[in-house]
This record gives sequence, C-alpha cells and structure tokens, in this order.
Amino acid sequence: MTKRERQTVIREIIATRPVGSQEELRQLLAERGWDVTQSTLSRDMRDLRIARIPTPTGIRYTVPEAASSSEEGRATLASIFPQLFARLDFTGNLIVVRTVVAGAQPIAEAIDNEGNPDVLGTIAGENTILIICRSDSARERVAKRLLSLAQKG
Amino acid sequence: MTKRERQTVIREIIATRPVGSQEELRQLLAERGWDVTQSTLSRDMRDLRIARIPTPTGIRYTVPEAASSSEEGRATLASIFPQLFARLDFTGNLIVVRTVVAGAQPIAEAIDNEGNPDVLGTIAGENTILIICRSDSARERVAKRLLSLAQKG
DNA sequence: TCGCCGCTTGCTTACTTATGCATTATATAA
DNA sequence: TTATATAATGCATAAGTAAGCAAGCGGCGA
Repeated sequence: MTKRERQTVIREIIATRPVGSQEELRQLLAERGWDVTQSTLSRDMRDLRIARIPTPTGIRYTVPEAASSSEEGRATLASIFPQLFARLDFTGNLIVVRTVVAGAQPIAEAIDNEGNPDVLGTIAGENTILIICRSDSARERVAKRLLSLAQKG
Repeated sequence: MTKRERQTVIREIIATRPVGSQEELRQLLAERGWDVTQSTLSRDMRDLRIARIPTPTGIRYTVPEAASSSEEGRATLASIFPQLFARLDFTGNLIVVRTVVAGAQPIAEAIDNEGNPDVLGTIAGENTILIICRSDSARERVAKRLLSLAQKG
C-alpha cells in the first residue's frame, strides 16, 4: 500500500473513466481498498500533473498524454514507462499492458528498441500493447521487469 | 468587445505566459481594457476547454492542442456491437472480431470499458480486433456473449 | 535503545473555481 | 419603434482544491 502504487491506480482510474472531482476519485479508490483524504489526492494529482478540464458537461480529469513531448530522439523504456503505464496482465507467453490514452505506441517502440531476446515482438493499439514472449519463462522475466519499472515513476 | 474576441485574447495570454489563477487572468485582461469578473472567466475557460494543471511550482493553465478529442458519453457494447459486427473467430484464448470499416476502435473501447475480468485487453486496428482472454474458458464465455449480442441487432 | 531526520498523511482552513438567479445587453420581428 | 426572445454578465455563494501545520512512521547512527 505505498504512495506509488496508489498513484498508479489513480492514473489508471482517470485514464479509464470520467471522474468529476477529487471527492469522487476518493470514493472510487475507497471501493478498491485505498482509504485516503482529499488532501492526499490533491497532492497526488499535483505529483502526477493530472489536468483538470472544464467542459459543458462537467469537469474532467486527464492524465498527461505524452511525457515525451519535450524530449528529442528516442526515449528509453525506463524514462517513459512509469508515466504512461496503467496496468499489466499476462497469460501463457503473452503480456497485455494497458497504458494511458495514446501511450501504447511509444512504449511498444521503446520495447522494440531494446532488442530483448525474450521478446518476439509487440503489437500496439491505442492504449493496449500485446507483447509476445519467447516462452512462459521469458514472459515471467519481462513482466517482472516491467512491473518494477512501473514502480519507479 | 465581443465575447469571442475576449476569448481569443484569453487564449493568447494563456498560450504566451504562465497564469496561475482566474483572478490573475482577470487583471491581465483589465490591463488590456477587458473588464470582466471571475465568473465570466470561469465560463470562458469552460468554453475554451482550458486545462488547469497543478505542478510542483504552482498551478498552470494550458490551451488544448487540437480541439478534436471531444467525445461525450460512451456507447455501451450492446448498443453498438450489433451494428458494427461482421464476424468472429477464435483460437486458444484469443478472439478475432472482424467489424465493418472503422468499427474496430469503438467496439474495442466499449469492451475495455466493461472491465470484464475475462478480458486481459484488446487491440484494435481498422476493422479487426484482437481480444486477449485470460484463459481458454474465459475466451469461451466472451465469444458466446459477443455472438449473442451480435444476434440482437 | 534513544534521538534525529525525512517522508507521508490527516485536519483545518485559505484559496480558487463554478453556478443559480436576476439583470442587462443584443438581436429579431411586427 | 416596441414587444419579445436569446445571450451575456454580475452578484452572491456553493462546490471544489490547495496548503500550513503537526502527528505518525520508519530508517539510521551514536
């Protein structure tokens, strides 16, 4: 139950569904077992640079699209993964990574660029990446590494 | 001195320099001859979809890049699937759904939004969706459901 | 073990933004 | 012009967010 884990969950929630206030977010977190106050969420959202956008139909929050907008050349996986990552799951030799909106392409590209022999290839959609690994054990190594990277944001 | 002109000025100011609050913006406008209240600015910023981003060094506003991403409300899977579905096939824990042209993205998004634990994730192309399921039996359930939905059109 | 330090959090309150309602300006039609 | 409708705005206040402060916690060296 660390701060970092909580912030990852926050990013995922906000990337996934409309949230209209920090109080609403607080309740969504509470449903998942995270019990914190609005104060803490205010600070989390500052840390995550989560934008608050007013629209005709109400307030919306959004996770920053690409942390990459300011960088030139290739981003390393380590540098962008924590910012764009939402969650991860796997089955057999496949890993499915969920990312924030528009986050799949850059992450997939960064993974490809690593040339990791455990990874046969990646397929990226809008906010989902399928990683095909060489074997189940390869998948285990890759997933472990990604999860640890995710925590370093 | 129309509302539209004022909003244009607001966009320019915010694009040009850091503004930390609507009150600060009000003063900047006043210097240029626009005398309005914070209420009006709140409404202007809603109209312009100006985002408020908290950072470690204070609040900042930013104007939306391209005002393209304005999707309101989301379609349920049941409501759109019958219209967009073409055919379906599967192997192991994977499902491949073929859709009408441009139908893949919205369906994939609707599937994602359901949060079905049987579904690890989806990857959508132009008219094809790959659905990665948690297991073969999960795949069975998901495919059956989709096929039944398809019949209801 | 004790005391210090840094990090995180809740409490409380200051600050900021959004909005219901009433009023005023602007447009439209006869 | 006058009547009528629509949009824009201000006022007052509700709703929402941020921040100072102190308490709680864990690590670390004396």
